[in-house]
Formats: sequence, structure tokens, C-alpha cells
Amino acid sequence: MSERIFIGVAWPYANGSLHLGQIAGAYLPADIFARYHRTKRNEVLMVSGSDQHGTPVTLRAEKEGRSPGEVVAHYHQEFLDCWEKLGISFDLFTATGTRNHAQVVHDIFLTLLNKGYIYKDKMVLPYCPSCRRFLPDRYVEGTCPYCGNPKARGDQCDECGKPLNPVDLIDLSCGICRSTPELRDSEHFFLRLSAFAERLKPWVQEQSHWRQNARNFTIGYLAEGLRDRAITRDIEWGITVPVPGFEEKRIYVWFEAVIGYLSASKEWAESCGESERWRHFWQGDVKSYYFIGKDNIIFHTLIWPAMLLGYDGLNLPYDVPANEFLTLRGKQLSTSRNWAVWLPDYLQRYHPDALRYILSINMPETNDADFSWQEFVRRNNDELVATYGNLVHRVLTIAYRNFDGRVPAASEVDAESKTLLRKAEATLHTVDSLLYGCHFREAMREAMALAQEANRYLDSKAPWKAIKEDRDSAATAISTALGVICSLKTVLYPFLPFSSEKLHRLLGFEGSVEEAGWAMSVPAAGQRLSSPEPLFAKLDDQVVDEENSRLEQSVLTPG
RNA sequence: GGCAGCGUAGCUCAGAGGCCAGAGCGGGGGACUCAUAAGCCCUUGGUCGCAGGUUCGAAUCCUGCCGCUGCCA
Repeated sequence: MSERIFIGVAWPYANGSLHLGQIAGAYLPADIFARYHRTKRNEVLMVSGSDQHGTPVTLRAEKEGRSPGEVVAHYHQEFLDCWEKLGISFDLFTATGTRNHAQVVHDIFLTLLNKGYIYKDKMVLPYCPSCRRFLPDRYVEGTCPYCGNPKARGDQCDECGKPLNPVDLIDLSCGICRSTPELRDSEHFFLRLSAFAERLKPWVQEQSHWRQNARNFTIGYLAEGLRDRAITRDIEWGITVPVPGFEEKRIYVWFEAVIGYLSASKEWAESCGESERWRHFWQGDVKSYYFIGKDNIIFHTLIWPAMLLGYDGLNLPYDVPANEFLTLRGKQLSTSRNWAVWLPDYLQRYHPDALRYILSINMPETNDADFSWQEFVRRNNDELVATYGNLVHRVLTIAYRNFDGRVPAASEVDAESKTLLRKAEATLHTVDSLLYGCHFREAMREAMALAQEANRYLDSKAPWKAIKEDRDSAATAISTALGVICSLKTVLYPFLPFSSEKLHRLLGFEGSVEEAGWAMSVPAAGQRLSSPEPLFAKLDDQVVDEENSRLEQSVLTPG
């Protein structure tokens, strides 16, 4: 029975490059999940896009002397390039800057407004008389009321790290012209989150399959009481407010970005030439998964569900597998301090599957997990290459050289070989159910355990010796090992798609691993093998020093 | 400051009341040679953050403290 799976992935902010933390937190697990379900022949729609609005984009643009549109277009293209190279298989990766997105946002805004879930109210905000505008939080400067730092910004104090409201600051000044802003009333729209609390509480309670971090955090947040939130701002860069008199204001990013999941689905449907097909993934018997980092939990477990409840008729999230964070050499990533490994950089120098491997085997599912170049090289060389890559290579080489480049026929399958084949079959099932439940790290470990088992089997059978005395026994061993490798190719495909496809062809198959499906398929006797080549390359230990000094250099010259 | 998660072998991480607390890597030893000097076998190594408590029994539950992370004010 085929299932329908909707996969929404966090929308990366189009004001800078992607780093490894984002990949480990959301994109990689989402992609593993999507590839797994496709191979299981389930229907999958996986979407995301560039988050192109908001003050960070404007700031970046000003700093670089470009328009926000140019900044956003640049990073959008870079993202697309990264997805392709890293093999993140979106059905659609769009952007919040599209006309379609604005239309869908307006539709939701007006629907919620008509139903009374959005209302107008006044806020007191800093207004600069000489610039003649309300100032975004980040454009207000003043003295921090907590630590006395005279250059705190309206959104947060860089000295003590406390988040602030602009009106908290002492001795306000305009970040643009330095004059003193006055506090004025400004009219804004608010989302009546408080109206949904009673419906959200029992719903969250029922989600016993959610990860502990997401569930407890959400329950705690609900217990404190959901407060209404402003959804418009006095800024110029963003989606317009579809109400007369609000031409100078824009919809706040946090409100419109989550709507991207829906607008992207609609855009995808249009591009299929079936404009109503999005409903297939939003209504009825569909499970929707949202892959995000832990900083984003309540937007997906409370706010977006509230908006969907208010809009009515669309499915709420089924699961929100929020990951914890990736640290870099034990320290928190920091884009402003340039303490990060940037994805475009990585992809220029190394194999995508090597990164996918290390981030999978040590995915920050329950804890923050650490990345270091030392670990990267070690796991690549001592685990990926040594255990899996070498297994594949030794089996293919023996088969190719001794059996005329073809899969040998197993005469009689002995007990030991049967045991291994059963183990392969069992691994296929175990990995299946682990992936189904979003336990990626454990699934990867199971797969690697099978590779280890196969190495043990080869050692015990020693086909390189048997070939001289008992050719049939060697044939059985190699045929069995080829079967196991074939299963490994399948269970590892969601994690390591490039090398699995390569192995698929080395084993003499046509088509793709996905088409072959999630099943034990022992290559037929006589099947022609391709000339063996290693799946992965070992990395020189020098890489550790090179990359570490690159990191330390980049910290000295923050972007 | 409030809330949540986490603190387990040299390293990276599993385990969530009861078989001597596990895996991979590293360290030490061994047999082998098909393979990217990879693989295999044996072995080393932990008062499970600290202090109390509940229990016949606690890494696992409770309380307090310390440290890390995130969210909120």
C-alpha cells in the first residue's frame, strides 16, 4: 500500500552561504527521508525555498552596496547549485520572492482576517523624524539597560547577548542619521494565537511519536500561554499588506515564510500542469513532516498549526523531527564570527557522500553533535573507505578477475552463507523501520554493521584461497557477498546516493537504485560486471591541518 | 531570571530501574594477504557531571548544585 508523504524543509535565509550545521540539522535528514520513501515506492513531495525577505537581507545588501534583490538572487542560485552537488533532491526549491508566494500569503492573510484571527492594534515604536520613517529594530541604537553597553541595537545587545525591544534602550538614536527617534503609535496587524491555545493543547498531547525535545518544549510553551504576535512591520523589503492604508508596511517574515510550504506545493502543482494536484499532499491521508533545527520548533509545532487551523481544511504537521545543533570543534557555529564550514567550500574540495556519511553516522538527533576535520578524515578513512568501500572493492575485484567479469553461480548455498543472506534481509527490514521513524543515525549504524559482517564472512570463507582448491566454494562465497553488497547499496542509498548509484552500475544493473526498489535483489548468475573502481578515496592526513588553518584564517577575517 | 534538552571509556556517541554498563575509533598483541597497508581475531580501557534521596535493586526515578546548548523575558 503506497503512502503519501509531504516533506517541508526549513527555508534558508538568502543573505549568506549555507554551512554544515544547516545541512546536518535539516537538509540531509529530509533528503534521506525523501529518498527512502521514494525507494519504498511511496509518493513524496519535498519542498523548500530561499527565505528572501526581512531585515538581515536588507542589511547585507547595504553592506555590499547592492540591492536586496541582487543579494537574494545570488544566494538563491548558490543554494540551487549546492543542492545539486550535495544531492539534496527537492521536488521544488523555490523562493519567497515569487508572485505565487505573495498571492498565497495574501489569501491566507485575508482569510484569517475575515475570520477574526487577525486583528489591527496599535504599537509604540521608535520613529525617526528626519528620516521620516519608523525604524526597524536593528536600526535603533542605544544604551543596553542590562549591561550599559552604549551601542546596543534594538533587537539585541551584542555585549551581553540579551534580546531587546527597541523601547527598552536608554538614549535612543537612529542607526541611519543619528538623530533621536521619538516614540509614536503605529498600527499593525496581530495574529490571534491565543484563540488557538485550547485546540492546540490536546493536539500536541496526542503527538506521542514526536521527539522529546520538540514535544516537551512545545508543551512547556503552551503552558506559559500563547500570546498574540505582530505580523506586520514598518519596513520596505517584504510582502505587501493586502489592506488599504498599509502601503508603507510589510508582512513580517516569520508569518509569511512558513506559508512557503503551501505556496511551494502550489507552484509545484502548476509546474506539473495540474494546478489542483497540491491537494494530494495537503488533504486526506497524507503524513506531513517538517525538517528543521531546534531553534525553529514552535513555529512548526504551534504557530504554523495555528495558522492552518484558522485557515481550515489543510493537514497539520504529522511530525516535526527537529535536530539539535552541530558544533565545530566543540564550539557553537557563528556566522558573524565566521566560525563555520561553508558548504560551497566543502563541495569544491571533497566528495558529497563523505559529508553525508559523517553527518549521518553522527547526526545531532538527540544531542548536539560535533564536527571536526580530524573526525571527518578519520571517519572517511577508517570507516567509510575501510569498512564499506574496501568491502565492495575486494568483492568486485575477486569476482571480476576470477569469474570472467560476471556474477558467478552459487552451486550449493551452505549454512554460513545462508546466515549472512538472512542478516542482509534483516538489515533491510531494520533500516526500513528505523528510517520510517526518522532514526537516521541508528539506521546508518545498522547498515554499517552489515558491511562489517560481510567482511567477517569473507575472511572466514577466504575465496582468494578457495579459488585454487575448490572453485565452487569460492563461487558461492562471491555470489553471496555480491548479494549482500547489493543490499548494502539499497540500504545506504538514502544516505550515500552517489556511491550507491555507482555501485549499482558496477554490479551490472541498468536504471537507478530507486527504480530497483527497497528489496533484496541478488544479481543473477552470469550478469556482466563493470570493471571495478573504488567507491571512495582516502583522504590524506594533511587535510586536517589544511582545513584547520583555513578555519583559523577565516576567523581572523570575518565576513 | 524562567522553561526544555544534555553531561556515560583517550575521542565520537548508544543505552533510560534488574543478565559482569555497550559500539566504533584510538592503544596493545596475534593469525592472514583478495582488497584503497584495507579486512579479521583477541585484548586494554568507565565510582555513567557532583551531592543527597526513593527502591530489595538506579547510569536509568526524585531533589539540589555545577557545566554546556537552545527558547523565552
